[in-house]
Amino acid sequence: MRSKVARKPGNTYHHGDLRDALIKAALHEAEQGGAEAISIKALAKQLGVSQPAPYRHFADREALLAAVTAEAFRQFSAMLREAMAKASKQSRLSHLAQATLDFGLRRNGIYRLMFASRTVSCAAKGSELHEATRETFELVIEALEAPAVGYLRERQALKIWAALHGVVMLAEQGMFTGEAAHATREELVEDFVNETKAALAVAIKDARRQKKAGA
Amino acid sequence: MRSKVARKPGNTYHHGDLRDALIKAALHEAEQGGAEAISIKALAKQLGVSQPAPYRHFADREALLAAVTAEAFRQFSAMLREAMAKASKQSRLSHLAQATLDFGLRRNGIYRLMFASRTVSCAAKGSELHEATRETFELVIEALEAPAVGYLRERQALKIWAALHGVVMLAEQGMFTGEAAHATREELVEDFVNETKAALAVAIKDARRQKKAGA
DNA sequence: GTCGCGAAGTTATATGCTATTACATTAGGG
DNA sequence: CCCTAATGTAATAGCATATAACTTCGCGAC
Repeated sequence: MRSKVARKPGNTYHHGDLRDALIKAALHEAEQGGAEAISIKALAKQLGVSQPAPYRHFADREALLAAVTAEAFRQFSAMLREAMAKASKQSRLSHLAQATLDFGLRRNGIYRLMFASRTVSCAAKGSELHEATRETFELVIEALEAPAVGYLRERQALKIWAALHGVVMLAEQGMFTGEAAHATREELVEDFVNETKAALAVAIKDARRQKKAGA
Repeated sequence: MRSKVARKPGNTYHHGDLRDALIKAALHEAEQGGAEAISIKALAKQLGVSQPAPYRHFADREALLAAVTAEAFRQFSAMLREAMAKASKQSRLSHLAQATLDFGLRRNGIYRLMFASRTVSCAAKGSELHEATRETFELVIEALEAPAVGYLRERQALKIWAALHGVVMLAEQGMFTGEAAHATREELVEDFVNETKAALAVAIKDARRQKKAGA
């Protein structure tokens, strides 16, 4: 019963890449079931190593979860960048928004790991995870495609970001299914996107006017 | 070591109200730590009964979590109603919004149990929990204080509800702390409230105009 | 009143996961 | 070439969920 993932050939004792394999496998487990679905023991068995082997690479389960969450953020950011880069009639913000919704629903277990677990909310200020959330937020600001206008640009980023997370949450609760669904998730997201654009346009216009008056 | 909560006096064998006591104690445990903080064994010890005693009232841990979540929804709804009923210059929607934010942050473990756990998202369509989420949403619609205008009222309710959840989530991630905080949580919430009111006012005006034109 | 049945609680135990300790194997630099 | 650090294993402790078999108590039928 050898491991399915690549092992150093001709060596049954040392795995060769256990740390990485653990993160990848854990991500896969978490995809549907979230953090609860991640079991050190099960992962070890799946990768064909003994139960304590993972502890050579992670101090405890929390440490593994943190690493998995960090990897999840990397994948998420990559996906957002890719979506934003996709040439289309739609705006970058619209692409980012729909991509966020897609990720939040299709990989909801991982999404919860990233945005609704204690792992993240307990992350220290300078920690890897806290930085990851900041970096992702930078992407949102970038997607606005707006010049800095006082604190208003960041504020609009916060608002659209919050709204998107909320839509994912409600969707996961089944608020968009059944006869009582008064809008699709995508419609709501596009609404928020358009409101953000409108608010930004106003803010930019105001800033220009003030500049003119000042000059 | 007797239980802290009321037990039938003069009876050390039968607790008398174990089911309820378990839910209350579990809620207390979940307040900070979320679902993970709920341990059947620990609860039993805390209430002065044997470990298997809780299984007389709940088939398994999941069943306890479901009951706890349902009770959480009752408390949440009660809190929202209370907040909305509070006489003030502010609108009912504003009160509901700030109360939601407050609940989401102060009792975040419970909040996650309600809005970000598998317990709820896996709840069947007609289940107690699914109904609870619907009922809470009815409160949001009520808070809008707007007449039915096609599907737009429900849509606005969905939007403000999503936005509020998103703000709680971002707040929990620490997005409103530090030097990079470009708005307070309360400001953002009030923004969303005002946008909702504005959108509703427009919708109502449009509906009146259409009615006039049709008559 | 008391008999007995069912609800609720107890002890004992099986199973699964986390985590540690002590030991084994391998790779690779000095 | 050897020895050391990295990595893996076996054995085991500790805790949590869950089940089985036995015990206690309240309460309604008679």
